[in-house]
Amino acid sequence: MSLKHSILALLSRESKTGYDLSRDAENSTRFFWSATHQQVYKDLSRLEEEGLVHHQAIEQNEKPDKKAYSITKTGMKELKHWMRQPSEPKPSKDEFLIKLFVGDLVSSEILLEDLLRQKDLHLSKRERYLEIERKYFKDRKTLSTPQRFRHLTLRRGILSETAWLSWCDEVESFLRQQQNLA
Amino acid sequence: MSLKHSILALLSRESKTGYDLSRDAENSTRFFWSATHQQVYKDLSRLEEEGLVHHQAIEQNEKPDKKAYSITKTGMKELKHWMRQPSEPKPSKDEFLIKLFVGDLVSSEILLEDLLRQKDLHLSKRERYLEIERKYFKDRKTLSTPQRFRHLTLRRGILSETAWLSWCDEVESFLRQQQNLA
DNA sequence: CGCCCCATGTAAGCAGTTACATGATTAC
DNA sequence: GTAATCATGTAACTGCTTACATGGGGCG
Repeated sequence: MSLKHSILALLSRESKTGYDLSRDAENSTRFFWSATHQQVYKDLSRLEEEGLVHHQAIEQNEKPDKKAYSITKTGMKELKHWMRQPSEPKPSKDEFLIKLFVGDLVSSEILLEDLLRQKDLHLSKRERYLEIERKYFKDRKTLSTPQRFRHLTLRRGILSETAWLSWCDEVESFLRQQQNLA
Repeated sequence: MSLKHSILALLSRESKTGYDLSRDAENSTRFFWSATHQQVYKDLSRLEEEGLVHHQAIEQNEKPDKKAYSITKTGMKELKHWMRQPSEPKPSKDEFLIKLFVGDLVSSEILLEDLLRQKDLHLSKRERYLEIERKYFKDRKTLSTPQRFRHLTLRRGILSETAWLSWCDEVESFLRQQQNLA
């Protein structure tokens, strides 16, 4: 359900092609929604059937033709209606936590290796987010309201990665301790 | 994929019925894996077909009969094999972040209401986790290795909720500011 | 010569949710 | 009496992933 509303949300700002939307999902908005291009195209078709978006074919030379999708009035109404509904937090699933839950079944070396890989990922994600913050949201006073909203979603990414990193540190020191005992 | 491995992980400690596993998913392990009872029963059947678990029928009077599932040797081998594979972090999806991304489309009152509901949820979750920590993991020195691993998964829950709460505070102060402007 | 970017999709399948179904016992 | 706990499942459906498919242009 929420992928459809993500698309509506992104189209509420400007027209985009399915390709654009897929790239958004891979880059800027990846920390709160993600999607493959296949899913995006599927949902765009369905949204169009439902009259929530419509597209305009754009012919290009030297590049493939494309379809610029925009949100309709009905789509805008639906988006706002959805925004007024209370949000349900989805329980997160994390396979590394399952592994750690029964961590005594394998050697700490293996878990440590896996952990350090993840720590690295979280570190670089946070770095990327902090760079975006420095670049686009440096001076909070001068930001427009829409910009401040977008900044808050970025803040969520930063705080989330920071929390992951503190946790990784706790796990790392425990696993290293285990290694020394063995 | 990971639900099947969650079941194997839980069964690696002790035999459980589908009902038990469903309740685990609702209570103790909810913050890293969740499942409905229907999904659990479905996966148990499949795991049994694949020879990774097997069950023993237990007749009860005054209560419905039940099936006690245990992990097999093959299941144990598969679990350990899975644990040695690098973990892929799943991108999280959060509908409230989508709403906030285009937050200027509705009034701040509505968003604030939604936010405060979520803050409450995170607060009570964290309180519940902290209580468990105080009750079962107070004195770290005396904990067994399996207990320390379980404690680390709980720590993840605590740090995650704490991060959510800091973020909620940031959003709250912004939304209240917006309200005063209007 | 192969790989990445642009741009769109179909088809098959897996994972998970929601609705429906049964039925006895215990607690308020 | 009505709700909760114990205990198991089937059926229909949605959401999402993975594999497959096409095809020109630019870069090294």
